[in-house]
Amino acid sequence: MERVLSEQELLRRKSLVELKKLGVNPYPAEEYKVNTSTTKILNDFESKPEQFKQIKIAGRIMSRRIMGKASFAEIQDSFGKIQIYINRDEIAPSEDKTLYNEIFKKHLDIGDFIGVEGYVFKTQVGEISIHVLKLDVLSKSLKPLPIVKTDKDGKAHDAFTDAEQRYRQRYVDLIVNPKVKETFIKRTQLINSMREFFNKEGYLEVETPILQPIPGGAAARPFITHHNALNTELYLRIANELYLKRLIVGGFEGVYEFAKDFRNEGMDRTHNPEFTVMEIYVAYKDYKWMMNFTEEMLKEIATKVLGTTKVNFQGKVIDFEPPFARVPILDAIKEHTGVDVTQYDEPQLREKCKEIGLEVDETMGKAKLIDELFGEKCEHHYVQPTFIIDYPVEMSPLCKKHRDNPELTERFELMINGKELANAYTELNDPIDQLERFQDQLKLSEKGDDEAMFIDHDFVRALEYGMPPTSGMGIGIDRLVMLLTDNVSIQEVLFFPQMRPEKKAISLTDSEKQILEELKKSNPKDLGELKAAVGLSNKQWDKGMKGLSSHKLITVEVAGDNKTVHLKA
RNA sequence: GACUUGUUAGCUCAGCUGGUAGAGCACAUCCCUUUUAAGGAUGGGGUCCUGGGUUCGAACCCCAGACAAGUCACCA
Repeated sequence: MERVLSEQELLRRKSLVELKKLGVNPYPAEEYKVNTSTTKILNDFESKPEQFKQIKIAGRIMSRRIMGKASFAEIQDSFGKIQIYINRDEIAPSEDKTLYNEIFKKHLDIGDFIGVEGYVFKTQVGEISIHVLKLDVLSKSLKPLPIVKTDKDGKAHDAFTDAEQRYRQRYVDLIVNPKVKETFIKRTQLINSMREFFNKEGYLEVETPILQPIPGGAAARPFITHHNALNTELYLRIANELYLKRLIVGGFEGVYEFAKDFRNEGMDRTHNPEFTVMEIYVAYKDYKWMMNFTEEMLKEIATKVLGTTKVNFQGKVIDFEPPFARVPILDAIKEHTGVDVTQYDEPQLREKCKEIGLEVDETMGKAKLIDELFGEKCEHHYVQPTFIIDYPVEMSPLCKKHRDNPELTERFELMINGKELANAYTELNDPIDQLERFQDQLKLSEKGDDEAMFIDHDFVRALEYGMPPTSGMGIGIDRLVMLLTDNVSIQEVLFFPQMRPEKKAISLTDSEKQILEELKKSNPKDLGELKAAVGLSNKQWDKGMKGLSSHKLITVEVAGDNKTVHLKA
């Protein structure tokens, strides 16, 4: 179906044609060799003006101020914006002023890519600008960009803010909202500095399968897909933990992976169906070592990305300076609810939870009750980075039992701003214990717990060959980026967050279909006859006819009093 | 999945009690050679999210739906 173009889009298409008529290729193929950038000019012009006598730069036109024979415009490259000054008689020195009067003034628009050559100077108002001597069209833009104007105080006017449009058309968001671009640059810097931190230690970055026959390593509903040649179901991974541990069995002493994981669950401000997790496993270490390692890592990342360990987040200051507090989960519960979990058996604990006002039911075991107590009553207290440690064994089927207490495990979760950021274990490497824990999970799942894990027999087999004592840690990259960039929505740190598909092409309404049916029987047809034949109400007829002509399916020919409707092929 | 709010020009938004659809920016034409959220004058631009209903008459009221945001539920 033909697209309806707006007035501005039609004008730009006309300009495109005009440019071609004037011998200008609006989409040239040749390389355009720039020799500087907007930031280089803005940073270095004052101190080394001699370096900017002959510059060549390319970018997108972001604003234009035309004043007779002279004009100002701003062009934007990947670093920022700079003003350019264009004088008619300098870019078109001969009698022929077409380049200025026609090409620049009439047929170039905001959004077009141009290349300019010239020299840098300072205007009377004191703005570093480029005095243009030569101008080339590099790419014509056919859709008008939203115009965001920034005043002297740096305040944006008419900013492009509609979340739906910003996420669906992230390319536009990136062009007009510099803060958005900054967020994504920081995201990459964060990942790079984390990677450097691991590589410096000699750990090996690896890749493990995304398509897995058994979705293991976490409790979550997976996406299911089908492999035709193998005629088997495969799952998009919900975690990569069990594969990384297989590599530790295989003899690597430190492996890590930045992994896209997939979970077929609800979406909200902190959950996207695909998200990024970094998992690392290091042999001969325990969770205490991992806490120190994690602290150091976060300190270094914050320092490299932001230049400080003190992070502003939603008006709070979060300090990544080690050491972080270490609080056993049962102590945390005691502190914030007064409930000493160790004093109660399961039914008593359930009663206690009810007293505090938690919603609990009979299917919830002790582990789940503890989880609930912590999640509802304690979690939000931990704004500054805090390791919550020593979780009950039922909650952690892949984690080694605590060296001092078999009811607990050697596990920590790193809480920041009241949310979990990282999760780590002294890994369970006893194959017999591991199989039993899997079997316990199976029992839970038979009881109807849909969070319970599958048994991965190959993983148990790997453990039977022997896995060295190992500590592993997983950290949510998207959430870390959110913290460091002061964003509360995961969509703000993903280039292309998941959205429902956009509306399909408009389908015809019933009245439009009726009119079309009649018209197909005899085409063309007199308008009055057609109306009588269809037998629609005035309103429906009017709507139907308007709809059809706007879809360009019919035309109405008027000859005096005779109106004839034509069906287009 | 439930609830709340929203959807009007390319963008940001007004639109009263149901009575001819508005502003700023952008766009077009004209004036202007160092301007800057440039300015002045004039002008064009609309599937008021979609479909139904009520009404003499719907952007507005009612019903159903789409999409989004937020809250909750579910879920690390």
